[in-house]
Amino acid sequence: MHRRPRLEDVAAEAGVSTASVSLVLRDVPGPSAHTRERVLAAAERLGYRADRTASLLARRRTRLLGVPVLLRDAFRTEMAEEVQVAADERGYAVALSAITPVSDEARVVDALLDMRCEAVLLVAPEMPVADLAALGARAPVVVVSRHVAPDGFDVVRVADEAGVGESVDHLVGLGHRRIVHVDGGEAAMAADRRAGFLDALRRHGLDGRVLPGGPVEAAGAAAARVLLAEPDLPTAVIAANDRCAIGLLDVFLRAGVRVPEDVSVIGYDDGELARLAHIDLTTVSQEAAEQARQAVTAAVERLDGDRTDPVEVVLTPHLVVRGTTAPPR
Amino acid sequence: MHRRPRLEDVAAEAGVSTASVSLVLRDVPGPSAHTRERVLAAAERLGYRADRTASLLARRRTRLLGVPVLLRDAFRTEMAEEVQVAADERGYAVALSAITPVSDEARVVDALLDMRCEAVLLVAPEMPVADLAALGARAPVVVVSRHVAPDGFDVVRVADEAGVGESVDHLVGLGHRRIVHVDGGEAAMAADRRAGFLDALRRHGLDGRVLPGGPVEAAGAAAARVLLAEPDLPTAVIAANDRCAIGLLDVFLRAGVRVPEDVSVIGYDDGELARLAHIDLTTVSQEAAEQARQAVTAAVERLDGDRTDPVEVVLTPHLVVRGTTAPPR
DNA sequence: CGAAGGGTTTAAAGCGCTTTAGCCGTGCGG
DNA sequence: CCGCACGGCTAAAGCGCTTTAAACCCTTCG
Repeated sequence: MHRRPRLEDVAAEAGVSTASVSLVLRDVPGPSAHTRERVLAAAERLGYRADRTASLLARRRTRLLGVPVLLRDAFRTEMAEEVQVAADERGYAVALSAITPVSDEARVVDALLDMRCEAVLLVAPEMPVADLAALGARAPVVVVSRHVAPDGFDVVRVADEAGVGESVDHLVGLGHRRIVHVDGGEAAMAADRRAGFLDALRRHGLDGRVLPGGPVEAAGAAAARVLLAEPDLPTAVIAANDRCAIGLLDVFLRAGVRVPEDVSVIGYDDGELARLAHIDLTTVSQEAAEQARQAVTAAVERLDGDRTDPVEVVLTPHLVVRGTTAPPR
Repeated sequence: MHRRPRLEDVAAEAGVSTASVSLVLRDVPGPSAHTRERVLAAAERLGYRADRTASLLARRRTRLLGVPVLLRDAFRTEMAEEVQVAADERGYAVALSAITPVSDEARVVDALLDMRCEAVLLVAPEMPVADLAALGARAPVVVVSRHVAPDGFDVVRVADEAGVGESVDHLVGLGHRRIVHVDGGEAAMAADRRAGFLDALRRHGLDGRVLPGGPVEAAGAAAARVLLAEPDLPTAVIAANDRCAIGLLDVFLRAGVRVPEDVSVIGYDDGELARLAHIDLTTVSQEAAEQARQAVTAAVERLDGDRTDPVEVVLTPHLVVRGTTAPPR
C-alpha cells in the first residue's frame, strides 16, 4: 500500500517548490497562471489531499470552532447543525465532540481546545456560571440558548418571556380566557417562560395557573392527567417546551379530548418534532438558524475583530401557528 | 494574554528534557520516579495541556476513528454515541463530523481522513456500493446497519429478516392471524424486513399483506388511513421502523382505534422514541451498543491486528415487548 | 549600461510534539 | 582493573504543512 502523497511529492511532480504548491492549493495570490496549472495538474494526478493536522499545526490560525454536542438531545443537536452551516458561511470549520456518560461537558471542552479550536460555542450548557466564566478566560466562549448574564463570555439567546407572551396573546385573541401553563421544571429557562406567561395574562387582566411540568413528554403527560381529573378542562394549555406539549397531546388524545376543538395546546422550541405532520404543533420558534448565526458572529468578532467586551444578543422569538390552536368552543 | 505553555516550557520548569516530559506525560515506562514527580508537578503548575494537533502529527498512529453523523437522524446519532463509548473502551478516540446540506457523506469522509482518522465507520451510509468499495481501498471502512456484501470493507448489521420474524412469531403466539406489514419504502433494509415478514407468515401457514410505507411518521400515518378506510381492520400491524409505527399509532388514536385493544402495533429499531413512556412501543432492538462494539472491533482488528480480509458480522436482533401488543379481541 | 522596481519563486525556519539513537554513569563479572 | 550490560536521560531528527525573507529574473528608466 502506498504512502499518502505529501506536499513534497506534488512539488517534485510539478517541478516547483513546496512553497509554491502550498500557495497554489490554498489559492493565495502570487504564483503565476502557469505554475498554478502545473501544480493543480500534479496534485490531481497524485490524488493529493492536504493533511489537516499538519496544516493546523503550521498555520497560526486554525479557524476552528468547537461545539460539544449531546447527541441524544434533539434541540441542541439541531442547533449544532445550524452552527455548522453558519460557521461555514464565515469560513470557519466546526469540530464536534460528543458528550457521553464517559466524558462530560467540561472534558469535552478541554478536548476541543486541545484540538486548537479558537472558540467554543456552548448550546444550553449545564455547567455552573462560574465554570463558564473560567472557561471564558481560556478562550472565547459563546453561550447559546441559556439565560445567563454575559461575564467573560458572550450570550446569544431568545427572549423567552416574550415568546410565551406571544402565545398568550394568540390564545386571548382567539377568545381563550382559561389558560394553563405547564412549566419546564427546574431549568433556568423554565422560570423565564413561567414569568412570561404570568405577565402576559396580567396584561390582559386575566389570571393564570401554572402546573409543574418538565423537559420531557412524561412531564406533560402527568400534567394532562391532573387536568383531566378535574371537573372542567381549561380551554388552552401552554407548555414550556415541545416535548412536554407532546406528552399533553398524547394523554388528551387517548382520553378522547380533541385538540384543538376541546382544548388548544401550544409548545415551545419549534423543533423537528413540532413540525411533523401528525403533530403539527403550534409553538414558539427558537430561531435556531438565527441564534446559530449570531453565535458564530460573536465568536468571529472576537477572533477576527477586536471586540473583547462581552455581548448579549437577545433575539425575539416568534409564534408559529399550526394546527393545535383554535377558538374555544 | 499568555501563550499556551508548550512541552518545552514544562521541560524548562522541571529541569529536564522535552523527551522526558513527553514520556512521563504519556505514561511510557522509562523515566524514574523522581523525574516523573518533577515533571508532573511542573506540568500541573503551568496548567499544561498537550496540543492534540501536534501530537497527532508527530505520532505514527493517531488512534482516531472517523464517524460522519447526520445530526437530524436519531437512529444514526444514537449509534454514533455508542461508537464513541465503544471506541473509548478500546483506547481509540472518535472524530465526529456532521453531514449537512453543504457537505455530503463523501465530503465528510474526506474531511475525516484529512484529519488522519485511521478508519471510518459509516452508519447506514447512503452512498453507492461502488463508492464504499473505493473508500475501502483508501482506509479501513466498516459499514454499520446496512445490508450489503462486504467488499474491501467490513459490515456489521443485524439480521432484519429474523427481527421481523420474531415480531410475527410474537403476534401469532398471541393469537393474531390477520397481520399487515407497512414497509419502509425503497430503502435496502426495507426489502429485508418485508421478506422476513412474508417468510415468517408462510412458516405459520398464514398469508401476509404488505402496504407501502416509508422511513417517517407520515408514511405510517398514510398507511393507517388506508387501513381505516377498509371494512375491517387487521388485528395487528408490523411497521418497518419505529417512526412509521408512530405515524400509525397516531392516526389510530385519533380515529378512536385503541392500541393494543383493537389493534396491536410493532415497530422496528428500538430508538429512544419507542422507549418513551407514552409511546411504549413493542419493537425490535437493533442492538445499537453491540453493533457499535463489533464495528469498533472490526476496525481495530485491521488497525492493530493484521486482518485484511473483509468480515461480515450479523447480529441477531431481539424483540422488545412493550405496551402496544396484546392478544386480538 | 547600470540601477531601480515589480512580479515570481524558493530556501529555510518554524508549528509543538514524538521517537530513536546514542550518551553517560553505575555496577557487575571476569 | 577492564569491558560490558543496563537503566535513565537527552539531542536531534523528524511529522507534513505554512510562512517569511531573500533571491531571482525581467523589464523599465535615467
